[in-house]
Amino acid sequence: MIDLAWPPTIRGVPLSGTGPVRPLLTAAQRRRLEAVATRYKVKPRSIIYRDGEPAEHVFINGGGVVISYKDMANGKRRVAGFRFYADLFGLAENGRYVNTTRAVTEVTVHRIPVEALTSILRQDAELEFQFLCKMVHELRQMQRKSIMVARRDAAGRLVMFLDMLWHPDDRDASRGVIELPMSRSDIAGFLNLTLESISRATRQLSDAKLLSFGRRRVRVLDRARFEQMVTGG
Amino acid sequence: MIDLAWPPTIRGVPLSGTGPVRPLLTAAQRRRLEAVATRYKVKPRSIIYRDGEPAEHVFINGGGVVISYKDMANGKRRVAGFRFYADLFGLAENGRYVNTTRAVTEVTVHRIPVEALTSILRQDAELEFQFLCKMVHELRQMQRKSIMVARRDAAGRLVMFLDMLWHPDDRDASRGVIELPMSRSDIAGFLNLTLESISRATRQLSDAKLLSFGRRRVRVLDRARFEQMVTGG
DNA sequence: CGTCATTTTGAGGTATTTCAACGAAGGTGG
DNA sequence: CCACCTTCGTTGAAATACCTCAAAATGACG
Repeated sequence: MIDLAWPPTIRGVPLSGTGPVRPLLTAAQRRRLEAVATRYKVKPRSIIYRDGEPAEHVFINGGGVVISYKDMANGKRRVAGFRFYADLFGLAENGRYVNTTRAVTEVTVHRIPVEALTSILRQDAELEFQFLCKMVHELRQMQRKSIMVARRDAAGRLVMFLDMLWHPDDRDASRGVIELPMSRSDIAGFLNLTLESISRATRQLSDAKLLSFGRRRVRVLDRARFEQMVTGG
Repeated sequence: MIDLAWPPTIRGVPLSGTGPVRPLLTAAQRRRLEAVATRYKVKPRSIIYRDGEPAEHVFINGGGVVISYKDMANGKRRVAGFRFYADLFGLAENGRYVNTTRAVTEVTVHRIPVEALTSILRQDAELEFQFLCKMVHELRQMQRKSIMVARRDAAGRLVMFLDMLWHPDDRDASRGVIELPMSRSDIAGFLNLTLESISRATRQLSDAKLLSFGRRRVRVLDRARFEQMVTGG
């Protein structure tokens, strides 16, 4: 089922961040989208599309984690971001994808031809409004990333990243456990740090008894100091 | 006159970056916006709104340069960005402005109550589409900033910044002259560098005979190497 | 022409990056 | 089920680049 929900903390109309809550699509809108969408599963590690390819489709993440990145000329990999459930991806510039996207976990994607989508959007102001909300959400995410990468200390960046992954829903239920589906290299690429710096930062945070790192998950040991470190920078 | 034009390089529908060009608002849309908008001039250095204030209006830059920033607890100033002609600003989170905006030059602004705007948007899918385009444009700008700030060398960041300010229209007409309405401190804040680093970077680029810096303008001396330095990072 | 803000320049400190090597984990095939 | 191999992650030491602190010089403005 196609969904375009977004985190409750930023629910509301796109411009002000307040107003009527419109979390989901109506049945009619969903029908219309699903009529033109192809739904399929993607195995972990497989590429969904590559940068430079003609952007003929837009994708909606129907479950799982997707990484969006681009390999630079100097061999480094710049990670643009991660796409989670209900996230939109596949926006292009000059008709071509700017990034490569790869499934981190198993992913369910809805693939929609851009032609069909834009035609639907022009007919349905309400649905268009959902996309506007999505864009504003994306914009805020990017601003957050800007702030994150602006920090000088590796540990600070890592902590902000973990906080970003700490979905509000899980915050209480999981009692301080954050899932980390992506590799350290992926995190490093996203935070604009080296793999080594990430490793040293994790050690530093472990030694400080702030977090305890597992292979693919993190446990927050000292929530107060954690929160403080997230903001304090 | 209220306008929502955006640079020709990214004209087109928001999702793909191709398709019919819709650069301006129709007369009817402009009328409707102007009916609820207040137009006024702002003197250089004056604050348009402060962070934390209730976000009751959205602004459209009708001419001039606006800086959007936030003073942090540690005394540093984080510059979110600069708003130029036809740019939208005043987006909020939780009903409050996240940044402070100040006029760098004399600025003409259109102030629109969010309530009125959202109500208009819901009735006019075409106008809403313009806003969607704007948001996608903003998103790309943010991505560009991410790439800029991700570079390790101060000179590289500065060069990318200058390239960003080098509006395509002027590119040939001005024969390599880039206007710099903002101060070095503002640039430093935007690029996440210190004022001193900016100064040293300008010197380095001058010595390399790549650029020649004036008080409030820059001349590109070696366009080939300049372009190379913009991309090559 | 004097005052204030902005910008430049210098020297030293500190963080990440680099380069190199080791250790651990996961997947594949026999 | 184990061995092998590839990928991923850890650790160490030196280099690089920006930051910090301090002071002088330049430019704007009344």
